[in-house]
Amino acid sequence: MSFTRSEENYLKAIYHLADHGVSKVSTNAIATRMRTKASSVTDMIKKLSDKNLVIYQKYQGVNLTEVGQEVAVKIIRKHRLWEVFLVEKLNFGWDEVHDIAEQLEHIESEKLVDRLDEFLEFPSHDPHGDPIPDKQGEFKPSQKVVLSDVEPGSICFCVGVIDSSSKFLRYLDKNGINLGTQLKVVSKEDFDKSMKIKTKGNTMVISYKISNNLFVIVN
Amino acid sequence: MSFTRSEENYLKAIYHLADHGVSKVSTNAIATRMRTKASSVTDMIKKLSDKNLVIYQKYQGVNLTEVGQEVAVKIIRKHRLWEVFLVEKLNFGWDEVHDIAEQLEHIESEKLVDRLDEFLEFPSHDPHGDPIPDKQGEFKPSQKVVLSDVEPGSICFCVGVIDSSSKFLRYLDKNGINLGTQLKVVSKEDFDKSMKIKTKGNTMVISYKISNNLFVIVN
DNA sequence: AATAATATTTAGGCATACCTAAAAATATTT
DNA sequence: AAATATTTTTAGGTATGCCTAAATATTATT
Ligand SMILES: [Mn+2]
Ligand SMILES: [Mn+2]
Ligand SMILES: [Mn+2]
Ligand SMILES: [Mn+2]
Repeated sequence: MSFTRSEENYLKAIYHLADHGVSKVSTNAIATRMRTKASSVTDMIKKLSDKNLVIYQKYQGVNLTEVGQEVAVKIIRKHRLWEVFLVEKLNFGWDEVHDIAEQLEHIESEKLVDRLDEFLEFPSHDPHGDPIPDKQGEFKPSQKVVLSDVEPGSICFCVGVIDSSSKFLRYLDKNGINLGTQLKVVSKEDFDKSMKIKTKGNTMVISYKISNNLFVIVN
Repeated sequence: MSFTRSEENYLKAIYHLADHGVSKVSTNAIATRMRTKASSVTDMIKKLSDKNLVIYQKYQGVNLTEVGQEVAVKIIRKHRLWEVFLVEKLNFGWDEVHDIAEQLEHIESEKLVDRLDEFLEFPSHDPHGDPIPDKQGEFKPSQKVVLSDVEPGSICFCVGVIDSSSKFLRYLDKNGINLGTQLKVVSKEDFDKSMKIKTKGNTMVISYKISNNLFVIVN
């Protein structure tokens, strides 16, 4: 079984939206995530349903089948392994690798994936702290934590945001916090959970609303 | 400027068929090489012509323009760099890498290509002895030579054939010569240019017709 | 130079993967 | 429970990249 690039991208999107297959994924949610129109999603969903990759009832959204899930996990494995390769071997910044991995994840060759995995010494997580499924599709837990959970004294670096509104992103930018920025948690205020952090050459206090919207990996 | 996978494959095929842009490439030649139909080639040729990548006169075949040539060379550069990566870093046999490189050559990212080049320490030739154009598109001479030109005493290994008829391939197979086979040239007979060669555990005499149809790289 | 053979193009279709606009179903207000 | 708003599907259309069959141009043969 082999799938088109588009089919693979849909399966991956549905996988990410499904959050462990609990709830059904709506047409609109997929359309938004993939930056296409709902009608295009309906078209593709029908095709995926015919191929038994999703379970679909008109107007009720979709869920991945077992097979659909396996396909999605394989793509994610490839995506994250290539990200590790780009960062570890080719010295890319880990904020530059996503778009390239988005292409590389569709290269078809099981042997290539396995050899790459070996070459990279079987990494458990990608540069963004996300777990890399092994050949059997098993995941380790994520390495990402929310900054508000980090203990004072710890050094960590920023790998992602929860709220990705441009307001929040502008706030971060203004304060010199970017993906990749290293931070030291100096102290936490019990009363309002505000946090004193130290970046390269700058110390500042951030509110809980901020620290609770930032993903970091603790060093 | 960015091109579809199909456009890129056509440009590469025309480049290889054009042999330094001397003669015009016929529709049928392209169709055969790409395993499609002549009518499909005509369709694509028109599109490439509209984009000024080829010069086309109805019924007269095509040639690449300067721009078309540049695009083709970039694809070839990527193809061959990835082949080196697969063989040198991932321990693929150099007879297994072509199909994977055929996919990888279409990954779009100039930075990726340059970093890969650097990571591989700027290789001048791919595993098949074919030269890898540098960033400026300049080629070194090929490393491939015809076996019949190899001096007695030299050790070389087989990287390709000129005549690829199944008759010839069956002959080679029967005599234990495959892509990758290492050979030592024991002696050459002046009279009929026949050659005594030694493979791993086998010594045999081959005619000039054979040795003149085998590409090798001398060690 | 006419005829036959071959090569190439055109015409008309098909599948994929998108799109817009309209219709239908579902969800939310009142 | 209606009315309204939102979501989803359907209908019909476009571009790409293929295909077969038929028409046309070029080349080789007589
Ligand atoms: Mn993708
Ligand atoms: Mn990642
Ligand atoms: Mn290709
Ligand atoms: Mn090669």
